[in-house]
Parts: sequence; structure tokens; C-alpha cells
Amino acid sequence: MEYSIGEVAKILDINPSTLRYYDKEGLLPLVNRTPSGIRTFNQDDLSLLRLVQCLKSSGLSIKDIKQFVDWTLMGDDTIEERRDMFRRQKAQMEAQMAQMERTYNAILYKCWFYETAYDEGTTDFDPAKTPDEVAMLKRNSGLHHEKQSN
Amino acid sequence: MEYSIGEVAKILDINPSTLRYYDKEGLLPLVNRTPSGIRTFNQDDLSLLRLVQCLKSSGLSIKDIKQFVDWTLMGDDTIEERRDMFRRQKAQMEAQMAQMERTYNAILYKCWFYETAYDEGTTDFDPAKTPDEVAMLKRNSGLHHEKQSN
DNA sequence: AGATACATTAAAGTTAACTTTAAGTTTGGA
DNA sequence: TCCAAACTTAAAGTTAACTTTAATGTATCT
Repeated sequence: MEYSIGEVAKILDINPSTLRYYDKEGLLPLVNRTPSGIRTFNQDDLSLLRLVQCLKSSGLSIKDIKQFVDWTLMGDDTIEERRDMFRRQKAQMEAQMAQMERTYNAILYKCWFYETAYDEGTTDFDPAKTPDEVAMLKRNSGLHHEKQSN
Repeated sequence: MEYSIGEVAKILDINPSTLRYYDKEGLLPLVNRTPSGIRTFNQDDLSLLRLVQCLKSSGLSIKDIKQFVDWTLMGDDTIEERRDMFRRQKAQMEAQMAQMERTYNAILYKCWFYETAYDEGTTDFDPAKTPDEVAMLKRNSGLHHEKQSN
């Protein structure tokens, strides 16, 4: 089964221009063309595009992804480089997820803070009189902004 | 205790120019100045800056953060808006974290794939002969790129 | 007083990842 | 055959969030 650029765009919910941009950047080195020059995408191209989306959402840049694609084209001699890239990216994502959890806790605290402020009709309530769990979260969040500046 | 822009920059590991940019964008409406015009940051300013960093890392734009700061300056009449903002941001982060977990699983699979390929000396090994858990992960990751294109 | 480090502003420059535009070509249906 | 939709390229434009530059002022040390 083959697909036009517009069909691929719909399937993967990408702008056709973005697909052309990826192609120009060397991310899609194996896309075929009709004799008149129109791109025809096959299942492999779709798989690669899904991988590109995944790598992008893991935080890799277009440049990094091109490097990976180039390594893949070179074959088995570059397995180590690719392995190391994924090891690094795994570590990077773990750091990112840890950071995200800390940020999420701070947002949770802010949610609690404004739910309470909403109920009280003011941000100037006494944060000492609060459920223990949230109070602990507050102590750990490093966000005591309201106390001083409101 | 008060701090110069350079001291704040070091404490929070931000470029002084970034601090001036935040100020210009209205994110730091309460920073004092010496008679000669030099900014002096106090503890409240530092707290607000930490909050700005947190909101930024949660995915809010400078514009969104300015809106929040403006609401805060307006006082208790805007508690509902701020509460809703944090509710939305909480939901947004949850979606982001769910997406990140899916991506992380795909990266884990890639790690396994290239560790195995490294051991085998080729990417063209039989993925059927693999530990069950990873095989399941593979089936769920939607990344069967190697099979076809290597 | 002079040097040096740090501060100020406004404005221009940077970067990544698209997105849009312009001008044209190809394809499929009435 | 003709029209509209969808394709092509190259190049310019967009956006966010800084970052750098230039020209100048201020504070501190010797």
C-alpha cells in the first residue's frame, strides 16, 4: 500500500509542509517518487515517521534524528553509536520525568492553595490550619510566594 | 536581604539579561530600584522568580505567566481565574506525563533492541527469540521499524 | 582620579521547527 | 479538454524565548 503526502499528513496528523521539511532535512531518505516527481510513501516510511515523532517527543532535535537516520543507513557498523544515543536519551528522559514530578507537585499545591482561597474568598487565609498532607507538600514545594507578596 | 541582578542571576542560575527580559515583560512588577535606577531584588522577588521558573517548566508561556502575575496584582477578585488556570495546567501536565510514559516505553524498547543488536553484531536478529516482557513491550510500542527497513 | 566591574536601555540578532507564499506542474473527474 | 484539487520547489516569514550588542551610567577599589 502506498500513500500520497496528503494521505500521510492525515494519517499522522502532520502538515504536508512538515513532511517536505523532514524530507529536505534528510529524515526520510528512502521515500520514492513517481516518474513525475511526486512522493509516494510506503509502510516503512510511515514506520520511520512514527519513530521520528517518538524521538521528537522524547526531546531529540531534528539534527539528532538526522544523525540517527544517517547511522541507520550506514548499517551494522554504527550499532554502538545508536545504542549509546538511546542510552543517553533514556537517562535524559528519566531526568526530565523526575523534574516533571517535582513541578507537578508544586502545581498540585497551587491547585490546593487556590481551591482553598476560593472557598475562603481570599488568598490571605492561614496556611497552618490545613490538612497535614498538603501542609507537608507545601513545606517541600519551595513555593511560599503567597505569604509574602499578597 | 537584598540582591543585585547579578547576584540573583547566580543564585537562580539565570542570565541577567533574562531577568531584565522578564522584568520588561511584566513578570516582575514589584522589583525596587535604587535612586540611580539599579534593580534591587528582595526575598519576595526571588520567590516569584522561583514560581516563574516552576510555571515555565510546567509548560506555561511567558504570556500566560504574565496573565497570572497580573491577576495576582488585582487581588482576591481574580482567585477564580487563577484557580482555573492551575486546574487546566494540572490536567495539561497529566496528559504530558502520560504521553511521556508512552514515549519512554518506546525508548526503553529501542535500548533493548540496540543492546541486543550490539551483542549479536547485527540489527537483523530474530526478535521472536526474546524475553517475554520485552516482546510484549515491543508489541505495544508501535515501533516495528527495524523489521522492515533494516 | 583612574581603572574595573557591574549596572542601565533600546534595538538588533539567534535558534529551532516549522509555516506560508509564490509560481508553477500533475492528476483525476465531468 | 478543461477545471479543481493536490502535488512540486525555493525562498521568505513566523514564533517564542531568549541573547547579544552598543552606547552609556554607576559603584568600588587603590
